[in-house]
Amino acid sequence: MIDIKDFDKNRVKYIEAAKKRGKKFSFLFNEPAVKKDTIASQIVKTKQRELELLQAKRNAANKNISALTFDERKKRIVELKPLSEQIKHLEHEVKLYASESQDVFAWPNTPKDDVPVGDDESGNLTLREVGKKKKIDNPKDYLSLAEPLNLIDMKRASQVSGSRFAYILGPLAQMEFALVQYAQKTLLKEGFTMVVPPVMIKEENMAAMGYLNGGGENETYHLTKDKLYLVGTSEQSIGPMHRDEIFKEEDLPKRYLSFSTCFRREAGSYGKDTKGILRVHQFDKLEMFSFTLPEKSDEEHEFLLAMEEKLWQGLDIPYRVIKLCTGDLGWPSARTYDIETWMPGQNTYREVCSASTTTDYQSRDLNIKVDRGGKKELVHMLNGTAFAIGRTLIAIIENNQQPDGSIAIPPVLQPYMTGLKVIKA
RNA sequence: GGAGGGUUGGCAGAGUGGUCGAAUGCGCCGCACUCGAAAUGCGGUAGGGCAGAAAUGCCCUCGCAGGUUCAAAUCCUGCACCCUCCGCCA
Repeated sequence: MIDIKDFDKNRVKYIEAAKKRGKKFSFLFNEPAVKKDTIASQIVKTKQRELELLQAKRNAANKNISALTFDERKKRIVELKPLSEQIKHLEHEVKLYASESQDVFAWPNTPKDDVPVGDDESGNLTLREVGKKKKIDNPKDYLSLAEPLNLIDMKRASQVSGSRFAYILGPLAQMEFALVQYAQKTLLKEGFTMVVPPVMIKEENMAAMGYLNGGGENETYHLTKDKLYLVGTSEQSIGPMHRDEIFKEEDLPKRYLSFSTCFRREAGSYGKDTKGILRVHQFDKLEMFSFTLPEKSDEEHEFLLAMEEKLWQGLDIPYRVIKLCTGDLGWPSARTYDIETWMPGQNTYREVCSASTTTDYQSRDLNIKVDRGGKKELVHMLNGTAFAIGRTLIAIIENNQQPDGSIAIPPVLQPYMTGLKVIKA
């Protein structure tokens, strides 16, 4: 969440920042809501002060009560009764008004100043295009290539699980674990710790990560019987891992490379990308996650992006780097870079990676701090995709397709493919 | 699924109605001793809010929420979480 104290002082700043996120968030800053909150917070302040004075009075009168004689004590108790009732009354009032003003604090993170302003993805900025597109005559899309080779089976998956599920088979399934090996080889020397996290997390943690706001709840699988959420990305499991902890300064940056299955309802995307494995309810993903000093988070953000680019360059697949505009940012994100790879079979770029800084938005809720010579400060938290396996496989298939319909395996993956260099019928 | 135990400061752990925001130990910080370190001794050391330039002062917080009381870590009610044993289980 945002800093409520700071919000209270700089309402205008926050409202302007929220407005930058575009029309779809206008419910945040509509006048009545803001006005109601402002008034409530002022009342709370006044009453709180009043309450504290009364409490001080009561505490003082109670301080030496046990030293009094029986009669004195009796007298004192009678005197204190009305004061005590007054206090109780005020406490209730403060709570009432406080709950009113809290309503507004499901507020998104404030975008960084360098993030371009825009209503939706049309405002996104292409920073650079990297890599050379291979010349492919009559390129096919990945599904037309994969199904004849029996690498992806959508039909049986839909019989078993319904739409938006897939069986990934044979060499393509092997390639998933080749990617895991390749990512480890590239990233572990950069100080990442490999982790396989829980994929079911408690409600409080899903909330703290900021994914239940702004329609996020609708996108998650919620196991209400057990009060657990299935993660949509392992970021949601890695952040809370250090909940209520205080890092030593020298322990930062703390970097994790996490492998997990991810679950998404895709509730808002009916009819979109319905074929194949591009958009499915379940996929595996390798995710990078960093805890950093506040002043180092921008640097770390560039680092995560650099790691993503390194991985794609190693696969020799052309991509472009996108800086998302304010309207396209996720709820907890202050800045996001996407990587989109070239998909020759679809004659377009598709998103395969995303790297975000959430600054102190998540760490505030999770209470994750760093000890700076006695002073404790909230850490910054960042996340970035290493490989979203499904989409990575798509990119590899389409970019490495051969005229005969076979698929060349990228050299960096070959060591992990039981001797295979090409996938063919 | 059945039975039981627990939740107190960075950690361990005392505390069953008032002088308890909380003994003691460990850890950490400072000082002394030392060439230096260890050991030892002395002192300090929870978080948040409000006021203040600061010193400091006041308020809140002993899992959470309600209740009893002049007064709650302590009594009552509900909830959450953690753990142990039995059963089942990759």
